[in-house]
Amino acid sequence: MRLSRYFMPTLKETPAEARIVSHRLMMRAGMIRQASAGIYSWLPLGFRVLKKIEQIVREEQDAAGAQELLMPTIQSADLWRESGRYEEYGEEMLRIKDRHGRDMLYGPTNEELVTDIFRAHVKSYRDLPQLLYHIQWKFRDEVRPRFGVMRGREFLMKDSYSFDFDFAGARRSYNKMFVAYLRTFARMGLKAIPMLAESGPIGGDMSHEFVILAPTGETEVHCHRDLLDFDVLGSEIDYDGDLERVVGRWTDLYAATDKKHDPASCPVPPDQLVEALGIEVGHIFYFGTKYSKSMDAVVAGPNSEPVPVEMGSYGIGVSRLVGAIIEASHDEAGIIWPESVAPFKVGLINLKAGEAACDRASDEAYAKLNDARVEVLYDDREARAGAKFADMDLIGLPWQLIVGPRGLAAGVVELKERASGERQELSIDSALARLTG
RNA sequence: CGGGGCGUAGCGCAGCCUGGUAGCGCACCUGCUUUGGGAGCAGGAGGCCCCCGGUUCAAAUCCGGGCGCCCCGACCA
Repeated sequence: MRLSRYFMPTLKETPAEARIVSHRLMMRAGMIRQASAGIYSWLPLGFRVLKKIEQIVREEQDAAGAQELLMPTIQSADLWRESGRYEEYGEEMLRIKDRHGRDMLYGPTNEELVTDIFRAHVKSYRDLPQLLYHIQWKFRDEVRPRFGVMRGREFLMKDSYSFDFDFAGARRSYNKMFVAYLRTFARMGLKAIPMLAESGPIGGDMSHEFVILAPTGETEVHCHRDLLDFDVLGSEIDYDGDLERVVGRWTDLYAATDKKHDPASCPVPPDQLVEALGIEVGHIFYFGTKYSKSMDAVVAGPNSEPVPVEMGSYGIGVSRLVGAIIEASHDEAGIIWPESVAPFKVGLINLKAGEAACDRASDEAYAKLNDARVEVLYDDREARAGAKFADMDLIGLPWQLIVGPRGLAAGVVELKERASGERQELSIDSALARLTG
């Protein structure tokens, strides 16, 4: 993509309303534009990141055996009356009427809808387990939206729903999501710590919040330091095998948010305790037969007896992750994208657009990167070097390939790694080899 | 939902108290000079001053009512 033609309205000054760093940087980088309180348009650069994150979530869900479907944003109130939540949910639910005066709502979540789908089609225990998910926009009419996309009213969320015949099956489903979540966040370059969360009316240990560590996070996190070193990407996961060991490795070590942490009874010796700040980006939850009973989602067991299915739901805040990743990865100059979610891998800077040698070398590098299917944003604008460097640092692409008259005279270009700031002078060919290899 | 603040050019703001030609910086357009870390000079374009009503010869400014947005707290992916 040529920057001269790309819609990327960067700002030198910070809009007044943006208080936290991710919101400020997203506004300045031209990723989003606020439409109303807590509601945002995603401009091309921001949209690319959103899609990258969504795709990682999707791949890991699929790998865990979940199946993607898509449920609507607008739901009928009738289903919610069945579960009893239409009255229960309160002001956070955006309620609307259609032209016939029927009560509708913009879904804040999808348990009712997915349960309705399930009960209509699944009648036998032989068809279990099922693990369904979708990635869809939700709306919760927060009293006070803030922090940009981190706490919007409209937000993109991945939510999965598991259906099992018995508790043991529900636990297997839960474990699948547990591991899939670890992998999902790790692939985005995040340190995600699962924390035992309020388990609701059912009790037990099957509710975890996933908190990623970020210096500007809101939640205080206390955990054993070994949790930070665990690697979940290095080994293949057999989702049909026994996941208890993998899950146990993570849950055996102490991790608690501030609400649950009591320094007096903390089992971790001080020298092994990490105290950090974090942001909640995922939540997995087993809730048993809460909806299957109220909504009559029943399958026939081996003796034809009707059995309400055991369910769980599993959410990831996809749009929140865009902000959360920035909170976890930025510096004074701007965003530092992990390569897996970066809107482009390489920013190609032509330091002197309009000069024949620079244009020729830059155009050629651009063509070669495109041919190699490397995502590249080519700054071919006729702007000053400083402005180009500043914009490129701001939008945080992992690599900058800098082509200028000074280097070309010596037969070299510069390759700068955004994260470390390290620059190397290389021949064009070896720089390209590094980026395409 | 309690408390506070703010709506003036795309963005950041001044002007409002004390009514009288709507301003500054950045961004934008033209030209010249400049050219490896957000250039300089000159010229230019861009405003229902949030909306409605009131007071007044005259309202961005004073008064009343609405709407929007933000911040702090209680609550959430």
